[in-house]
Amino acid sequence: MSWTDERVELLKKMWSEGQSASTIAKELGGVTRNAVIGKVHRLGLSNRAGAAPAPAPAAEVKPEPKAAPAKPKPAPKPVEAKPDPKPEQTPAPAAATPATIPARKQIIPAGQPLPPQPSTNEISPEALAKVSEVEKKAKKLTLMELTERTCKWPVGDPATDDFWFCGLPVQQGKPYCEAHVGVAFQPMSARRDRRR
DNA sequence: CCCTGATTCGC
DNA sequence: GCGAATCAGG
Repeated sequence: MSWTDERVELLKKMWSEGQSASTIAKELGGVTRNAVIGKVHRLGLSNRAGAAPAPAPAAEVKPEPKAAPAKPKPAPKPVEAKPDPKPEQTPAPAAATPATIPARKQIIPAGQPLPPQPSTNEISPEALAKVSEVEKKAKKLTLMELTERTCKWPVGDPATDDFWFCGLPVQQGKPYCEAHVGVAFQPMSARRDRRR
């Protein structure tokens, strides 16, 4: 496989979305994570600046009082000196929407027996809290992206496209990550102290 | 052990 | 330019 424009685009997109090199490699197919990383570097976007971080106005500290050259892509076309009668170029407040990742829309073949969603009772509040917290960091993998070591905890409605698998690293041997193991297997009374 | 990205260097 | 091997860290 070679780095066609399309593949590079997908790479850029996913990388800026924060996807890991291995995930991107799997998505692309035909390449290893090393290849992805290597490409990322060659493209000069090793820094996850895809949808760059509008640096906090205040907290910014530039130790270099000197001019700020060496910008990767500062060169906006010199453009003619036109008062611009056109209303086209709006300031665009949030040129890049960083936070919300659109989440890949994909149709998941539903209808398979899923691990029992535990009823919201009988489970320690801490564990539940941990779960909801963890879901924010979930990798949101599709069925096909699951591996032996990715948490297979399903989230959302399988009948909807708002469905994905946790995907975080599983806890050795288990099918789920730590947080989900917590709600999946309740020892039925004792809640031992968990310590990685 | 599993994973992550970073770097090197022969091809 | 490419990416496997390797490195360094979690």
